[in-house]
Amino acid sequence: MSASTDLADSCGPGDVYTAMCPCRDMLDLLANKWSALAIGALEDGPQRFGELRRQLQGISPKVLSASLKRLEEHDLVTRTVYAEVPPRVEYALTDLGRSAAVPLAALRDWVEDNVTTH
Amino acid sequence: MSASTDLADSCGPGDVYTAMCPCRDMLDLLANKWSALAIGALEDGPQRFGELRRQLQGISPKVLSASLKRLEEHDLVTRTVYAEVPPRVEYALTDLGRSAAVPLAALRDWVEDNVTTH
DNA sequence: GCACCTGGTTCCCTTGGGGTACTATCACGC
DNA sequence: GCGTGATAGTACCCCAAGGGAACCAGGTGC
Repeated sequence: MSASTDLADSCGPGDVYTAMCPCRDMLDLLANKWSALAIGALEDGPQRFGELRRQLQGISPKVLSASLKRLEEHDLVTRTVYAEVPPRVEYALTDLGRSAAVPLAALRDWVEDNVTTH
Repeated sequence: MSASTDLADSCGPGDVYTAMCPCRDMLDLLANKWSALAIGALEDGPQRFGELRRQLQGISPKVLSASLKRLEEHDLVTRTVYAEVPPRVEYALTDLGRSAAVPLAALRDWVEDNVTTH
Protein backbone atom coordinates (compact mmCIF):
# COMPACT_ATOMS: atom_id res chain seq x y z
CA MET A 1 0.00 0.00 0.00
CA SER A 2 1.71 3.14 -1.18
CA ALA A 3 4.87 2.27 0.66
CA SER A 4 6.00 5.88 0.94
CA THR A 5 5.56 6.68 4.58
CA ASP A 6 9.01 8.19 4.61
CA LEU A 7 8.80 11.70 5.85
CA ALA A 8 5.57 13.30 4.79
CA ASP A 9 7.14 16.70 4.49
CA SER A 10 5.12 17.56 1.45
CA CYS A 11 2.91 15.47 -0.71
CA GLY A 12 4.33 12.80 -2.91
CA PRO A 13 2.25 10.15 -4.61
CA GLY A 14 0.19 7.77 -2.60
CA ASP A 15 -0.27 9.59 0.61
CA VAL A 16 -3.88 9.83 1.50
CA TYR A 17 -2.40 7.98 4.43
CA THR A 18 -0.43 11.06 5.41
CA ALA A 19 -2.35 13.08 7.94
CA MET A 20 -1.26 16.50 6.79
CA CYS A 21 -1.85 15.98 3.09
CA PRO A 22 -4.58 18.01 1.41
CA CYS A 23 -5.54 14.74 -0.21
CA ARG A 24 -7.18 13.98 3.08
CA ASP A 25 -9.60 16.85 2.68
CA MET A 26 -10.54 15.69 -0.78
CA LEU A 27 -10.92 12.11 0.36
CA ASP A 28 -13.04 13.25 3.25
CA LEU A 29 -15.21 15.21 0.83
CA LEU A 30 -15.68 12.45 -1.72
CA ALA A 31 -15.82 9.56 0.70
CA ASN A 32 -19.12 10.80 1.97
CA LYS A 33 -22.58 9.44 1.41
CA TRP A 34 -24.19 12.63 0.18
CA SER A 35 -21.30 13.73 -1.98
CA ALA A 36 -21.20 10.36 -3.69
CA LEU A 37 -24.92 10.47 -4.35
CA ALA A 38 -25.00 14.11 -5.43
CA ILE A 39 -22.17 13.71 -7.90
CA GLY A 40 -23.85 10.63 -9.27
CA ALA A 41 -27.10 12.51 -9.67
CA LEU A 42 -25.36 15.25 -11.61
CA GLU A 43 -23.80 12.82 -14.05
CA ASP A 44 -26.95 12.98 -16.17
CA GLY A 45 -26.67 16.72 -16.53
CA PRO A 46 -27.34 19.87 -14.54
CA GLN A 47 -29.97 19.71 -11.87
CA ARG A 48 -31.86 22.24 -9.84
CA PHE A 49 -31.77 22.31 -6.08
CA GLY A 50 -35.26 20.86 -5.76
CA GLU A 51 -34.56 18.12 -8.26
CA LEU A 52 -31.49 17.04 -6.33
CA ARG A 53 -33.42 17.18 -3.13
CA ARG A 54 -36.05 14.83 -4.53
CA GLN A 55 -33.48 12.52 -6.04
CA LEU A 56 -31.30 12.22 -2.93
CA GLN A 57 -34.13 10.83 -0.88
CA GLY A 58 -33.89 11.68 2.77
CA ILE A 59 -31.53 14.61 2.54
CA SER A 60 -32.55 17.77 4.32
CA PRO A 61 -32.26 21.10 2.49
CA LYS A 62 -29.70 22.26 4.99
CA VAL A 63 -27.40 19.34 4.43
CA LEU A 64 -27.89 19.44 0.68
CA SER A 65 -26.97 23.09 0.51
CA ALA A 66 -23.92 22.54 2.69
CA SER A 67 -22.80 19.55 0.63
CA LEU A 68 -23.18 21.44 -2.63
CA LYS A 69 -21.31 24.39 -1.21
CA ARG A 70 -18.44 22.17 -0.23
CA LEU A 71 -18.37 20.52 -3.63
CA GLU A 72 -18.40 23.93 -5.25
CA GLU A 73 -15.49 25.12 -3.12
CA HIS A 74 -13.47 22.16 -4.31
CA ASP A 75 -14.31 22.82 -7.96
CA LEU A 76 -16.28 19.68 -8.41
CA VAL A 77 -19.57 21.38 -9.22
CA THR A 78 -20.65 24.78 -10.45
CA ARG A 79 -23.62 26.76 -9.22
CA THR A 80 -25.49 28.91 -11.69
CA VAL A 81 -28.24 31.26 -10.64
CA TYR A 82 -30.81 32.32 -13.22
CA ALA A 83 -32.55 35.58 -12.40
CA GLU A 84 -35.98 34.20 -13.05
CA VAL A 85 -39.07 33.82 -11.08
CA PRO A 86 -39.54 31.50 -9.38
CA PRO A 87 -35.79 31.40 -8.77
CA ARG A 88 -33.79 28.80 -10.62
CA VAL A 89 -30.40 27.55 -9.54
CA GLU A 90 -28.61 24.88 -11.47
CA TYR A 91 -25.82 22.70 -10.26
CA ALA A 92 -23.54 20.99 -12.75
CA LEU A 93 -20.37 18.94 -12.66
CA THR A 94 -17.09 20.52 -13.63
CA ASP A 95 -14.58 18.50 -15.63
CA LEU A 96 -12.94 17.55 -12.37
CA GLY A 97 -16.30 16.53 -10.97
CA ARG A 98 -17.05 14.46 -14.03
CA SER A 99 -13.79 12.61 -13.61
CA ALA A 100 -14.44 12.04 -9.91
CA ALA A 101 -17.83 10.65 -10.84
CA VAL A 102 -16.20 7.58 -12.35
CA PRO A 103 -14.76 5.99 -9.19
CA LEU A 104 -17.81 7.09 -7.23
CA ALA A 105 -20.08 5.34 -9.69
CA ALA A 106 -17.97 2.22 -9.26
CA LEU A 107 -18.44 2.46 -5.52
CA ARG A 108 -22.20 2.91 -5.79
CA ASP A 109 -22.40 0.03 -8.20
CA TRP A 110 -20.43 -2.17 -5.87
CA VAL A 111 -22.81 -1.36 -3.04
CA GLU A 112 -25.85 -2.07 -5.13
CA ASP A 113 -24.43 -5.34 -6.33
CA ASN A 114 -23.23 -6.58 -2.98
CA VAL A 115 -25.92 -5.72 -0.50
CA THR A 116 -28.02 -8.81 -0.38
CA THR A 117 -30.78 -7.09 1.44
CA HIS A 118 -33.06 -10.10 1.38
CA MET B 1 -29.95 7.47 -12.79
CA SER B 2 -31.49 4.32 -11.44
CA ALA B 3 -34.94 5.25 -12.66
CA SER B 4 -36.70 3.04 -10.13
CA THR B 5 -38.10 5.49 -7.64
CA ASP B 6 -41.40 3.66 -7.71
CA LEU B 7 -42.24 2.54 -4.25
CA ALA B 8 -39.14 1.58 -2.37
CA ASP B 9 -40.94 -1.20 -0.57
CA SER B 10 -37.99 -3.51 -0.86
CA CYS B 11 -34.74 -3.20 -2.71
CA GLY B 12 -34.45 -3.53 -6.42
CA PRO B 13 -31.29 -2.80 -8.34
CA GLY B 14 -29.84 0.65 -8.42
CA ASP B 15 -31.37 2.24 -5.43
CA VAL B 16 -28.75 3.73 -3.24
CA TYR B 17 -30.92 6.71 -4.01
CA THR B 18 -33.79 5.14 -2.12
CA ALA B 19 -33.82 6.35 1.45
CA MET B 20 -35.06 3.16 3.06
CA CYS B 21 -32.70 0.79 1.30
CA PRO B 22 -30.08 -1.04 3.36
CA CYS B 23 -27.73 -0.08 0.55
CA ARG B 24 -27.69 3.29 2.18
CA ASP B 25 -26.14 1.88 5.31
CA MET B 26 -23.47 0.16 3.31
CA LEU B 27 -22.79 3.25 1.25
CA ASP B 28 -22.61 5.32 4.39
CA LEU B 29 -20.13 2.85 5.80
CA LEU B 30 -17.87 2.65 2.77
CA ALA B 31 -18.17 6.26 1.70
CA ASN B 32 -16.25 7.30 4.75
CA LYS B 33 -12.70 8.51 5.07
CA TRP B 34 -11.55 6.08 7.71
CA SER B 35 -13.27 3.05 6.24
CA ALA B 36 -11.75 3.71 2.85
CA LEU B 37 -8.30 4.05 4.37
CA ALA B 38 -8.63 1.08 6.71
CA ILE B 39 -9.80 -1.27 3.99
CA GLY B 40 -6.97 -0.09 1.79
CA ALA B 41 -4.48 -0.71 4.57
CA LEU B 42 -5.76 -4.24 5.00
CA GLU B 43 -5.36 -5.05 1.32
CA ASP B 44 -1.73 -6.01 1.98
CA GLY B 45 -2.73 -8.60 4.51
CA PRO B 46 -3.88 -8.79 8.12
CA GLN B 47 -2.83 -6.00 10.42
CA ARG B 48 -2.81 -5.51 14.12
CA PHE B 49 -4.63 -2.70 15.84
CA GLY B 50 -1.48 -0.75 16.51
CA GLU B 51 -0.22 -1.19 12.97
CA LEU B 52 -3.42 0.18 11.57
CA ARG B 53 -3.30 3.02 14.00
CA ARG B 54 0.16 3.97 12.80
CA GLN B 55 -0.74 3.58 9.16
CA LEU B 56 -3.94 5.62 9.32
CA GLN B 57 -2.14 8.69 10.49
CA GLY B 58 -4.24 10.93 12.66
CA ILE B 59 -6.89 8.43 13.69
CA SER B 60 -7.60 8.13 17.39
CA PRO B 61 -7.84 4.69 18.99
CA LYS B 62 -11.46 5.27 19.82
CA VAL B 63 -12.45 6.08 16.26
CA LEU B 64 -10.33 3.26 14.88
CA SER B 65 -11.94 0.74 17.14
CA ALA B 66 -15.41 2.03 16.29
CA SER B 67 -14.67 1.94 12.57
CA LEU B 68 -13.32 -1.58 12.73
CA LYS B 69 -16.31 -2.69 14.75
CA ARG B 70 -18.65 -1.29 12.15
CA LEU B 71 -16.72 -2.95 9.34
CA GLU B 72 -16.80 -6.21 11.23
CA GLU B 73 -20.56 -5.97 11.73
CA HIS B 74 -21.00 -5.62 8.00
CA ASP B 75 -18.76 -8.61 7.28
CA LEU B 76 -16.06 -6.61 5.58
CA VAL B 77 -13.32 -7.45 8.05
CA THR B 78 -12.71 -10.17 10.61
CA ARG B 79 -11.26 -9.68 14.04
CA THR B 80 -9.07 -12.42 15.47
CA VAL B 81 -7.82 -12.36 19.02
CA TYR B 82 -4.71 -14.33 19.90
CA ALA B 83 -4.47 -15.16 23.56
CA GLU B 84 -0.88 -14.04 23.85
CA VAL B 85 0.91 -11.54 25.86
CA PRO B 86 1.12 -8.76 25.05
CA PRO B 87 -2.30 -9.15 23.47
CA ARG B 88 -2.46 -9.54 19.73
CA VAL B 89 -5.53 -8.78 17.66
CA GLU B 90 -5.48 -9.11 13.94
CA TYR B 91 -7.87 -7.55 11.51
CA ALA B 92 -8.22 -8.97 8.02
CA LEU B 93 -10.45 -8.44 5.04
CA THR B 94 -13.18 -10.93 4.26
CA ASP B 95 -13.88 -11.87 0.66
CA LEU B 96 -16.54 -9.20 0.63
CA GLY B 97 -14.09 -6.71 2.04
CA ARG B 98 -11.52 -7.63 -0.55
CA SER B 99 -14.01 -7.01 -3.30
CA ALA B 100 -15.03 -3.69 -1.77
CA ALA B 101 -11.38 -2.74 -1.69
CA VAL B 102 -11.31 -2.47 -5.46
CA PRO B 103 -13.60 0.55 -5.94
CA LEU B 104 -12.18 2.12 -2.81
CA ALA B 105 -8.67 1.85 -4.20
CA ALA B 106 -9.91 3.52 -7.37
CA LEU B 107 -11.30 6.35 -5.30
CA ARG B 108 -8.09 6.79 -3.33
CA ASP B 109 -6.09 6.72 -6.53
CA TRP B 110 -8.31 9.34 -8.09
CA VAL B 111 -7.80 11.58 -5.09
CA GLU B 112 -4.05 11.15 -5.16
CA ASP B 113 -3.91 11.85 -8.87
CA ASN B 114 -6.17 14.86 -8.85
CA VAL B 115 -5.20 16.85 -5.83
CA THR B 116 -2.63 19.24 -7.18
CA THR B 117 -1.35 20.16 -3.81
CA HIS B 118 1.61 22.09 -5.10
C1' DG C 1 -55.02 40.66 -0.23
C1' DC C 2 -53.77 35.63 -0.21
C1' DA C 3 -51.89 31.32 -1.43
C1' DC C 4 -48.04 29.28 -3.91
C1' DC C 5 -43.60 28.41 -6.02
C1' DT C 6 -38.48 28.13 -5.38
C1' DG C 7 -34.08 28.00 -2.88
C1' DG C 8 -32.46 28.34 0.62
C1' DT C 9 -31.42 29.82 6.13
C1' DT C 10 -32.22 29.46 11.17
C1' DC C 11 -33.15 26.95 15.21
C1' DC C 12 -32.71 22.96 18.10
C1' DC C 13 -31.30 18.43 19.22
C1' DT C 14 -28.87 14.11 18.59
C1' DT C 15 -25.11 11.65 16.81
C1' DG C 16 -20.61 10.83 15.77
C1' DG C 17 -15.65 12.32 15.51
C1' DG C 18 -11.70 13.75 17.98
C1' DG C 19 -8.36 14.04 21.87
C1' DT C 20 -6.51 12.62 26.26
C1' DA C 21 -6.31 9.75 30.01
C1' DC C 22 -6.77 5.54 31.86
C1' DT C 23 -7.29 0.32 32.43
C1' DA C 24 -6.15 -4.84 32.25
C1' DT C 25 -2.80 -8.43 31.51
C1' DC C 26 1.37 -10.39 31.56
C1' DA C 27 6.72 -10.47 30.57
C1' DC C 28 10.97 -8.72 31.90
C1' DG C 29 14.75 -6.49 34.60
C1' DC C 30 16.41 -5.92 39.17
C1' DG D 1 8.07 -8.52 44.79
C1' DC D 2 8.07 -4.13 42.37
C1' DG D 3 8.33 -0.98 38.86
C1' DT D 4 8.47 -0.64 33.62
C1' DG D 5 6.92 -1.65 29.19
C1' DA D 6 4.03 -3.31 25.42
C1' DT D 7 -0.76 -3.99 23.44
C1' DA D 8 -5.63 -3.19 22.73
C1' DG D 9 -8.68 -1.06 23.75
C1' DT D 10 -12.43 1.86 26.92
C1' DA D 11 -14.14 6.09 29.63
C1' DC D 12 -14.67 10.81 29.65
C1' DC D 13 -15.41 15.23 27.69
C1' DC D 14 -16.02 18.52 23.98
C1' DC D 15 -17.22 20.21 19.62
C1' DA D 16 -18.67 20.00 14.79
C1' DA D 17 -21.49 17.78 11.55
C1' DG D 18 -26.03 15.59 10.51
C1' DG D 19 -31.02 15.54 10.75
C1' DG D 20 -35.80 17.65 11.24
C1' DA D 21 -39.02 21.29 11.17
C1' DA D 22 -40.10 25.99 10.81
C1' DC D 23 -39.42 30.05 8.59
C1' DC D 24 -38.03 33.76 5.00
C1' DA D 25 -37.63 36.48 0.54
C1' DG D 26 -39.23 37.70 -4.00
C1' DG D 27 -42.48 37.49 -7.36
C1' DT D 28 -46.78 35.34 -9.88
C1' DG D 29 -51.43 34.06 -10.41
C1' DC D 30 -56.21 34.52 -8.56
